[in-house]
Amino acid sequence: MARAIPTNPRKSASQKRSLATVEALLDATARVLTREGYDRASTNRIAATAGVSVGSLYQYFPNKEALVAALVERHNREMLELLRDALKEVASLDLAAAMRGLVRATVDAHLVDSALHRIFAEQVPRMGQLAKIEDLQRETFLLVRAYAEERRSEISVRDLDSATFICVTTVEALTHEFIINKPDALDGDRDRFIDEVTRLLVGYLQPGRA
Amino acid sequence: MARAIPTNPRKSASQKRSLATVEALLDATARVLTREGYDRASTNRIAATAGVSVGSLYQYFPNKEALVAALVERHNREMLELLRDALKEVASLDLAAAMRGLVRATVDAHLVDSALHRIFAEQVPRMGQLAKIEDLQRETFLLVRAYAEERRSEISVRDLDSATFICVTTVEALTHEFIINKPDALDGDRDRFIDEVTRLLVGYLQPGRA
DNA sequence: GGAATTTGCGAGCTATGACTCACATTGTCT
DNA sequence: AGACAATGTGAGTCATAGCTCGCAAATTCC
Repeated sequence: MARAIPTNPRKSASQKRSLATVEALLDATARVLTREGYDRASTNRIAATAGVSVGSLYQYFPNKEALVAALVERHNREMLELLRDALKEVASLDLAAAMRGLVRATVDAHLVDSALHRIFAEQVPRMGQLAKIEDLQRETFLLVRAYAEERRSEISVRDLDSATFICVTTVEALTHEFIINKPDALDGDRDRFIDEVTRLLVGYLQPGRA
Repeated sequence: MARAIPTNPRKSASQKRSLATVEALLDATARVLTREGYDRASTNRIAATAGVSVGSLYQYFPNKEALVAALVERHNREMLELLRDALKEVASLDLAAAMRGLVRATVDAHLVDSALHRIFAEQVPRMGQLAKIEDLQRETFLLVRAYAEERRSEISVRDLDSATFICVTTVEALTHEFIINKPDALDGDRDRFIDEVTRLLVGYLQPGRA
């Protein structure tokens, strides 16, 4: 199917109309992905949905991969923004309350466009440019790692890197499952979920303060 | 690319040669998947690698999806076997030691064929028959849920379903990241990883016993 | 107003890969 | 040995989807 070995961007040129075209393409990509799934999401279908021709699509994105990658980037940016805000709001609280706030923010982030998020997780191959799907985790790690440094005195785990890795991976995975595959046990009970995860974290970071 | 709307199996007929053919096809599928990735893994390539003709492939598997699904099933079976064994061996230990044993078993399970496991996680779309990739989680939940029931008195979390969900999801995600994306923090330090995860679990299930 | 440039169009070219089918080989049973 | 079934073969068919290219419309500039 693919003939050329893809390369870098193409026209980043963007005046008035073209910006709208790019937006329309990204929005259409999101819609087609969630409605049809990754492999049914052909560039022709996406262009049609955007009300744009295939030719225009390839004027702004060198190939399908780059198009989807751009959407991934936009989505990750939105999610990270929520986390950054939460980190600020939580700065003055005690550790348990802070953790609670961060877990809540993670849940909110996963609700931004959970259908799209699910497609990224379940169907989009993490290869080439699309490997950046996992950048979300890496960037989250960095943000939280810096935060943990500031809170060093309240955390009784020896190695901050390990502790951050464990917390970030855990909260991400639990939240993902909670939002995407709503477990019967906690169905819809968002606050109970947040409580439980917070207990898990605090019990790990501050053992003995049960 | 696909023309027909796939259906059920085909020939399950299996005498002497044919069993070997099926085995060869599954092995070849695993090798091609790990070496080339999911979308480079064409049925022609797989058949060639197996030393078999495409025609034979389609005698035993109605389509590519079914072939990969069969491989997924085999892999999940192997991993679950390790967990089942560990659950038996751990029956008489105290909860903390038991948790440690289960975490270790999870790590071992992820080492069975981690390259293949990575492909399943990162590249194989969870659709149709391939949705069974996630059966591993579901079956693990059931096994652990039953085990938790027996240990009810040692667990101070109110809702066993939630607790099981949290523990299983957490251990799976952490182990997966540890094996697949070896974090710098814990690089290669398997025992330290197991210690840390065990602390996380015990702190949650038995708060106050730090 | 006209020329140059940017943006948009979409039929069609091409590669690829899933799958078929008419035939060949091997194995089994009496 | 002969016959019938089981198993294996691989060139070829067909549908699809990524991508191009020659042209048209809209914008901008002088």
